[in-house]
Amino acid sequence: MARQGLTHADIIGTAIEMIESEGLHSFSLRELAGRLHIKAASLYNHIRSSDELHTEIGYYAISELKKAQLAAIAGKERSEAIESLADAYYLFGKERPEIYKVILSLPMVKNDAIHSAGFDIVEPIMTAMAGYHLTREQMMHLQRVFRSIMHGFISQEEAGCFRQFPVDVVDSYQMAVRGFILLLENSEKEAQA
Amino acid sequence: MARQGLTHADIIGTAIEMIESEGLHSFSLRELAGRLHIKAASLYNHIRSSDELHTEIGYYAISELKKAQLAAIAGKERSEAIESLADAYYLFGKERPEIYKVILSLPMVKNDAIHSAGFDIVEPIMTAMAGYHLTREQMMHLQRVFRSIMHGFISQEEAGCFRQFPVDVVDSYQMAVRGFILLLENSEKEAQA
DNA sequence: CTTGACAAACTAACGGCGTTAGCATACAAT
DNA sequence: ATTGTATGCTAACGCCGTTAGTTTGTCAAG
Repeated sequence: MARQGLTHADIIGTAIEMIESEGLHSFSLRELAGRLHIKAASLYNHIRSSDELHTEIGYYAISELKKAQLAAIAGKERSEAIESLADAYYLFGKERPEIYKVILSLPMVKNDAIHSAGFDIVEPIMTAMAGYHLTREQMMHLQRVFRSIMHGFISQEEAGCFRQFPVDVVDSYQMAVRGFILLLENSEKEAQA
Repeated sequence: MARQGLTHADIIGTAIEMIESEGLHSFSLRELAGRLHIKAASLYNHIRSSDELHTEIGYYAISELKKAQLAAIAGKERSEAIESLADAYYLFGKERPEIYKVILSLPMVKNDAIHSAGFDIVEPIMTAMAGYHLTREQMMHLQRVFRSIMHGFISQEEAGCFRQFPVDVVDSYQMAVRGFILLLENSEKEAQA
């Protein structure tokens, strides 16, 4: 009724706040509507569907992650760049776990505008590896390996899968990053041969 | 009405079939009930809740994965054991993606009987690494690194995150495994020093 | 063979979800 | 002042998991 100036941006902004504070799995359109002092059906004047809203939040998350990563690697090279990149990734997953989960739930099947989002994810990694003497093909593979390590580590720690042993999780993380750097150096040698 | 001899095992068996063929996200108690020629409410004579059913299916999935892994590493050592272990893991995730997802959705928070499930996941990895001369602490870390790589790779490939470049995903996978083996060898050297 | 108990099915309902259709109203442009 | 559109509303549909209360089939004890 009261006709507030509800922007599309307001809505996804509020949704992001709610997901970050209350958790992704407890988020619903009805609660979002309530927070905006609106009925759920009225949301459909601003969004097309729940899926589309999720996708948009996913894009936001990816751009945030990319921003943090690019800032982290600025002016750095080789192992220092990789370590900073990994740290930024790790920190993002740890500090904003619910938003990070939204990225994962993005249905990559829809090849619409998601190609550019894919590029956003890849770009900082490629930049960080630029200091190594690698072939283009090696970089394409190594980029996947890096993402596997990072995503695997973050999501398993978040899920509580790393509680089995009394050893520091951060130490494990550093070992994982060291492993990737070893692989980088090894690949470099192969490229030169 | 017709009073069939519905076992608890029948029910989770049917649920597993449905999840494997129709997908995890489209699975519902009502559909499961329909497949069993039962009303949804009647399911509660056999299960306590949807969550409990999911958890049980998760246990099944973990035991299946463990079985495949132990068979894969039998009689093998060092890098050969690691490669076979990884292959078994990779194959499982690729051939039974929906069941694999159930493992991920297991709420590890509940420290009930899930500790033993955690052990089931870790055991084959520890066995496969036994041929390397590592300290117990190193193995605890390296086990996490291995799981990160494998899980990260499988879940991202499944999600369609690896379509960006025209390079073979299997080649990327092999590079990831090679990276882990490099880390193993490197850790071994450090342990001896 | 009857009876009684228990397991396993049923119906009905609740509150939640996303979503659609149709209606009312406030605001902006003519 | 009138009109059109954007944005709100209510009501409803069909899903979902879940609970309460009821009927009924089966099987063992009397």
